[in-house]
Amino acid sequence: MNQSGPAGQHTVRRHNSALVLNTIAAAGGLSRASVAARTGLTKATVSSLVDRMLTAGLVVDGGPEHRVGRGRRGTALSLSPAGPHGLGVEIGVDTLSCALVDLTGRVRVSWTRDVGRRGRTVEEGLSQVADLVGLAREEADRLGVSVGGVGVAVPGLVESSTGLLRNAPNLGWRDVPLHDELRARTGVTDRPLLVGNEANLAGLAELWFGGREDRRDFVHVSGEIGIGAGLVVAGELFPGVRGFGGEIGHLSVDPAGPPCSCGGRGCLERLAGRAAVLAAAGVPAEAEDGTGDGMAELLRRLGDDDPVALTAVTDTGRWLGIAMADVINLLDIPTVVLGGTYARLEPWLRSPLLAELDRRVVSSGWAPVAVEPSVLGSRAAVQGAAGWVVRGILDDPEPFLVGPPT
Amino acid sequence: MNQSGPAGQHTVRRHNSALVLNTIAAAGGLSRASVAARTGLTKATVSSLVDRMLTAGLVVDGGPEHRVGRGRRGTALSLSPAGPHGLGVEIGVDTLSCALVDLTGRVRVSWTRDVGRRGRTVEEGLSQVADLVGLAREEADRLGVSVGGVGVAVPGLVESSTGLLRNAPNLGWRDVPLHDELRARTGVTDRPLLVGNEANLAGLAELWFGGREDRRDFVHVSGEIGIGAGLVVAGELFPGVRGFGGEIGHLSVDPAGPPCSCGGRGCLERLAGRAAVLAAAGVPAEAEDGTGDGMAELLRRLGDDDPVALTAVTDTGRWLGIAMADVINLLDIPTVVLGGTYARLEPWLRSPLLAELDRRVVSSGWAPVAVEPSVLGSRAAVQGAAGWVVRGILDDPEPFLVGPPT
DNA sequence: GCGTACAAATTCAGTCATCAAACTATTTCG
DNA sequence: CGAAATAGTTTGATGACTGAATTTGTACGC
Repeated sequence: MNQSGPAGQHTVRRHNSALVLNTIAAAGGLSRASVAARTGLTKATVSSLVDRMLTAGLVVDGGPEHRVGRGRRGTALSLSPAGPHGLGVEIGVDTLSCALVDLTGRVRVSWTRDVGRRGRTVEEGLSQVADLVGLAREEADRLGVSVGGVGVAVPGLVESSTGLLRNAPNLGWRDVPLHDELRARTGVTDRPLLVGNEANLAGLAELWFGGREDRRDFVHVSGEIGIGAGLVVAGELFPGVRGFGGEIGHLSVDPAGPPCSCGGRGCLERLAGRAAVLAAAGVPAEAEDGTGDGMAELLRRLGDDDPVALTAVTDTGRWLGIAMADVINLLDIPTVVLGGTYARLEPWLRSPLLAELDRRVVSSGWAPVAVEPSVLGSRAAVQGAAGWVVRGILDDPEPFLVGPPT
Repeated sequence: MNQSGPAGQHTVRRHNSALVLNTIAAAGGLSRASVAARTGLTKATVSSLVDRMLTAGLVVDGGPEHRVGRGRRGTALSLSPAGPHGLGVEIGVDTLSCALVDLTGRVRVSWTRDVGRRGRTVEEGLSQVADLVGLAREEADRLGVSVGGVGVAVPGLVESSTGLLRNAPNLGWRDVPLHDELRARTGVTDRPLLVGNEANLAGLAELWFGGREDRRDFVHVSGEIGIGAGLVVAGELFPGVRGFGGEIGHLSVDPAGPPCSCGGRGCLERLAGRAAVLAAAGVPAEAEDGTGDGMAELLRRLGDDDPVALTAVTDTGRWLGIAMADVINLLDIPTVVLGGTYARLEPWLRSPLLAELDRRVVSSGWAPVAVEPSVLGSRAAVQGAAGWVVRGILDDPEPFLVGPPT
């Protein structure tokens, strides 16, 4: 109850608007009456709130509900696919991706642009992103939908309060004021522009679009070039104090292990990162420009039961297990979702990982841990970025409901 | 914004009552006008809210404010020392402690009872606790104050949703329904009865009573017989999904290290726990009944610059550093507070700990980490338990404000 | 085929907490 | 001693929810 400002009737409205909209989002095709029953609000109140959402175009009237039994049929309400869209952008190491997502979470358009080699300058990168956002907005115009905000995913540490990118080793960027720069360059000033860590957003994508409405607590591990994680607790991301949470890449799993570029020793990334796994499996190094696909080669060898590859991946599972056991002991999160590269390796990682977890997690005796592969592919982070914007609208629709008080 | 029930005027009242009360709590001796200015509410609203708190006895009118300059003087409002008290209980390994704390956080009465040897049965323990609560309530009657609730601290894993003690290795208790048992045995049925982990509550005590109003994010490490932690983020405890958060005792700091009773290897507790430190320092083992004071002996040797003791404590600092680096990388919490036993060792632990942190924390370059000793002594957990109740009252005073609407 | 039971949705008066502004009370300064 | 400044109270208006009554629409039974 600290520093949260005074409340008034408008606060109540905001809260209830979000409540109603989320209820409709969670179960599409509800009638006003069912919404009232589920939320605990009166039918009268729900009607009043829904009316404003209809006129604002957030919700559509889907005609009479299909229901058996007698009595008048309700009108099925659902989120409007023509409502404001979320625009997600992902700044990858050698690609830029982009997606337009509607309120229901469906990806309307998405595209990826190869921007070539690593090591491009900050200036180049920023203007490329701005161009892409411009194109996406034109596309939105063509589709006749508005852009409700922009979410940007970056492979680096982003200070949540300022939108400052502190450090992105794989991009070679440091201390870039991403939020402010992109606001200026894209001209998006009247809608939210959110900047976040790629791994965190991938975790959120898994929560929102991964079809796991039941699981609201998990660690999503995304192994791309680095290793990151999204900590999802009670259906929300745990971002850490300043937004640097979930940096599991440099958890120390073997204090006496090989030195890591971060200065520590035996970091998870050094032992179980993509490069380490490929090297241990004897797969030739990938080209610097990302052309060689070592992962495909590794999967092929695993399929052939190559003993060196199998050992390498088993070891990886063990290292991951040690790190995840720490996470679970510390945060008490019972489920591990393997995303990114690890999703494809899940069949081989699963068993050594679980063995390590069973051994090390204090609560495993009465609260078994689960390991699952992610269902989203490489687009998880973009989707998460776009979904972030959409989520923002659902969680506070009031700015869009400019309609008359009554 | 999920599952949070409908809001109405009463919600607004609740919120604003808490806001006003917390404002008064944060800076005692405020006038209604200053409260209005700080909260953003109108003077009229504040007056209305404060009136009810005065009649309920949560707040007292301290007479005219002492202020220079012209204009009428306000009346100084502060939390009432005669208002409802929080009753805290700590179930220790061989002691039971108890404290009555008023709304301002002052400990009115506190006492500790030696209940002898380890290994007493659950039945004995529960009835001892019930007795103690009974005595404390009599004492409260004698003081003429009411008990607003009971908080219980236990050295074990407590499931927050049910108040079930899953496992307390040092007590030898497993699966004890503490909340339900204590409700039945103490007859406290109309007020909250909260059960929580000792280390978590010690962390909260540090937050509320440690005089660190500025620091609202830290990890409080309490090394008693086991090692636990309280993760405080944004002024709130992060309890984990089911309440088992902060179990750092079995973080793996050396996967190839000595086997631990938990089944893992190289756990922090095994390497840096009280027993391990004393053994490494060459201090004779403490008696099973806790009579020998190995820690005093260790401090003596450290004072004499005993090289074996110094090495042992330096190593401990390193192990702690490895574990804390993991915590910081994962949760992005910039401050480590050393509590319990470690507080006394802080002068010797500090430097190796910081060195390890600087090396391993990804964000240490631009966001330096801090290490501080706890200011609370061994009573931290009891105070936290009692403070938990008090905090509950401040954060939702409405149940106490039964007064008329106007 | 028609009336009745039933459910959805709307309407309208009532309640309640906040706000804004006017008003009273108290203190200082010139 | 009066003007200015600050604290606190009173009063009427606003807005959002509730609850009950009303209207609208659908299905079942006779």
